[in-house]
Amino acid sequence: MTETNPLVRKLGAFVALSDAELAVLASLHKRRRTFVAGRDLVHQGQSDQAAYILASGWACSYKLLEDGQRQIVDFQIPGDFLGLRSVLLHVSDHSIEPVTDIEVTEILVADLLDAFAQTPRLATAILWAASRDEAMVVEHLVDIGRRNATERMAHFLLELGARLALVGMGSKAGYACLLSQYLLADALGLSAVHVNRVLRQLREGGMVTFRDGFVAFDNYHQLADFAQFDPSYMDQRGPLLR
Amino acid sequence: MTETNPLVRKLGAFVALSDAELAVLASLHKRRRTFVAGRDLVHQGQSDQAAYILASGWACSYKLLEDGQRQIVDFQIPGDFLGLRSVLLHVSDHSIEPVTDIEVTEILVADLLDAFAQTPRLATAILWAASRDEAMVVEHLVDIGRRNATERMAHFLLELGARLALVGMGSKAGYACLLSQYLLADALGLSAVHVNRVLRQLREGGMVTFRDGFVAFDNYHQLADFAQFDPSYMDQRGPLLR
DNA sequence: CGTGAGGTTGACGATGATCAAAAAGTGTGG
DNA sequence: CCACACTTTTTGATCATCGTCAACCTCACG
Repeated sequence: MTETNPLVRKLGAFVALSDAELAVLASLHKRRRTFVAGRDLVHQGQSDQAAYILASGWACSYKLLEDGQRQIVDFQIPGDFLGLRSVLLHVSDHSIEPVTDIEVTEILVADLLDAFAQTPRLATAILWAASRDEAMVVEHLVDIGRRNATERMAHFLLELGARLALVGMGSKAGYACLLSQYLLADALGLSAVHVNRVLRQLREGGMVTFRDGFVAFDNYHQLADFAQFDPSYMDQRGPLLR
Repeated sequence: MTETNPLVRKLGAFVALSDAELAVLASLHKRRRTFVAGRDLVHQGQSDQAAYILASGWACSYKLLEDGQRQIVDFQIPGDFLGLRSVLLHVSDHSIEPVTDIEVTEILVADLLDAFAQTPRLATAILWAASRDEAMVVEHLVDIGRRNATERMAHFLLELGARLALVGMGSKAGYACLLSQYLLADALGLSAVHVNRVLRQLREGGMVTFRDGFVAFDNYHQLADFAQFDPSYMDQRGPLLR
């Protein structure tokens, strides 16, 4: 029942789960494991692996094209699932790489599905969490499809800040961020060179400064306005539990 | 237990659901409703509406930016959910527009959640379906982020064809497709003018002809090769049911 | 026959990629 | 502490892709 369990904290903060349900949730966590930065946890095409909950550190999920380009789909921060979709679909459609050294707890799918049978509200909570993740990917899609490079970067930095703020790792002042410009480029569908130029623009525009592993919002309101940032899609009301 | 119910058909084809579970699933379908092309079913920001299963016709889900641009996130074809994420998250992060006149059956969330309690395997099946949808969005994201306009169009036409083939509405020869070039543009993050040019290229390259409401694959293998199309992400094995 | 929606094509320009090179940090071993 | 290799950031120059503007065509429909 430890509050230090990031999944329990995440779901528990937004879903009224009973003690019994929390106990089931906590019991899902098996082995604690660590992975070093840069070494994939999950490979595209791999099957039958476990899912994880990220306890500390950052990871990213991405897809590689045959010609070697890659697209980062999403970054995961503490409390997020890693590879849930992979296990549900039997085979992973993407790879997952730790951006920093990470700690995770393993979750066995069999246990998860058993837990659904015991506590259906938990199934709803997980479905809700998956929907939130999907909403994030959708917003990322809009970002890449319809915003220019500068707006895209601005929007991305704001979104990441909002997500980090939810787990106490950021504020409207800024946040620690160890992503390289190459990672940003792969996430935003840009070249690393252009990422650098765009960051300079935003810095010189007095909106946000990304430097030395820290994102500092110099003018949060102006930035949010510029990026047309509307955080309602990450709305934090819990699922429709009855 | 009519097989004409598209959701039952879709889930039933990949999940071993018992008669009792199928009955619960069928009982979810409430009113049958129709909507005319072009008039939104769901508006971005709207809350507390129902979810639907698409019975006939095509729809699309999209997001509007403040400056009037729009990004189509996905097209829905018969058997697909409409607005499931919207109800789980309380408030819709996107709009849904019928591309053609459509028929849907309404599903009340309360019923859906009750059904989870009765038949947890159903919850797993729905979670699996949601994961498949998410995998589709992810592939779309990669499409827009890392493929050029021509590859993007090629990939999109192939993916749509594969999805339609699953519900008996297409083959490797081609499929009926009533999407306008404007819709394609909004889906692929291109301008309508460029969509036209790209379609010409693909036609003159002898790979695919989109004309008069029909997509004809002139050389399926060459097209799939050109687009680096790997359909494994829409893999059709069912969820991990126990 | 007129109107409007969708499709087609050309000319031009802007956004962002690519190529190239240098500067600044980071970690390693001597 | 320094030399080094290596990664990451920074900047400039050039080029290609794709958007914008504009015009015209076709077709369906009233």
